[in-house]
Amino acid sequence: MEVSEKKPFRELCNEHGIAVTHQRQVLYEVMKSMHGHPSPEEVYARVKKRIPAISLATVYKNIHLFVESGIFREVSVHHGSLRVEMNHRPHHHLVCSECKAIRDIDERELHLQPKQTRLSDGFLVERYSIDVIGLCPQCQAMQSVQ
Amino acid sequence: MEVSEKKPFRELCNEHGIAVTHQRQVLYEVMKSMHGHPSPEEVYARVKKRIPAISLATVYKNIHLFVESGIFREVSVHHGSLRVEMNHRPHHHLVCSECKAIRDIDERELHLQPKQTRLSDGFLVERYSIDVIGLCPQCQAMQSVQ
DNA sequence: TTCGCTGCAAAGGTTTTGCATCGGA
DNA sequence: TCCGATGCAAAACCTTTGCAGCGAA
Repeated sequence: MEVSEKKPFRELCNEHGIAVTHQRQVLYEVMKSMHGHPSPEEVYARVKKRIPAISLATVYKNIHLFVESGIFREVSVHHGSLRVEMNHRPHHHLVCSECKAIRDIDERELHLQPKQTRLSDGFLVERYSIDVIGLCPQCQAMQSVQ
Repeated sequence: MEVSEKKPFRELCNEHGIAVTHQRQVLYEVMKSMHGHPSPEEVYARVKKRIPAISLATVYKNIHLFVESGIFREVSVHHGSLRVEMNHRPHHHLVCSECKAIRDIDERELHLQPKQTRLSDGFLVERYSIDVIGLCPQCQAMQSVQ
């Protein structure tokens, strides 16, 4: 499940049909060296130390490119605007990786029922929120057509 | 696990120490009648039909109030800005409901390993993304102090 | 040489805030 | 009456876009 193995950046770019630019290379290296869940601004601040003239727009464009290529991943598929949950029953979400549509799935239908309430590091569990990410039937049909 | 039972709105407000205003009441009723995962703009459009003079700011303020009170819930705890995942190993997230801190937890440590790849409605599973929502040790300590 | 990439600045979308006024308790 | 709630407008973010010039292939 490793997303990017130790592969030269040039090779990664060839695979995805993108040009190897200096900005892109440094951005990639800086990102690989970071930990946690940085925001584009945080990545930008780090890259600026090595390329002071780089623009935030370039950072955004390339982060998107990396995410689309599967080189990096977003922490959440729901990072857009605020959405309110109208289904008050215990359920989780089926999120289509293509069209981003969200469908609810009943908790029992997932055949997953976690029991722990306290993890080893002391974290006190209130609830689990599960996103099942994949392809909805419509997008599967689209893919087989193309 | 029902978040809001059939309880008069006035009672709900008393419990949470908030005033019962006309706007708030209509907003609540309109939201309860909606399905899916509406955005504040969508809620605003609906409420405007009954209170044409209502402002979007009021809708935002009250949605937040409802979410903080537990009357409604957000679809995702990560609705803010884009975050990039730096941990390339299979893992999930511990998200503190107080301070919003995100910590990674190894997939195996969760003792959950779903096996299905296709659900009954045809949805093709690519991966599971699990947020374990609860209180981190620091916030638990904070709560017991206050 | 060509087409994609970059930097800049401006625009766009979403959400928050300050403030005067209004209204529920 | 009083303090919280509202509406408005402006500001504050975060992100995207248009475009002229630059640079990788």
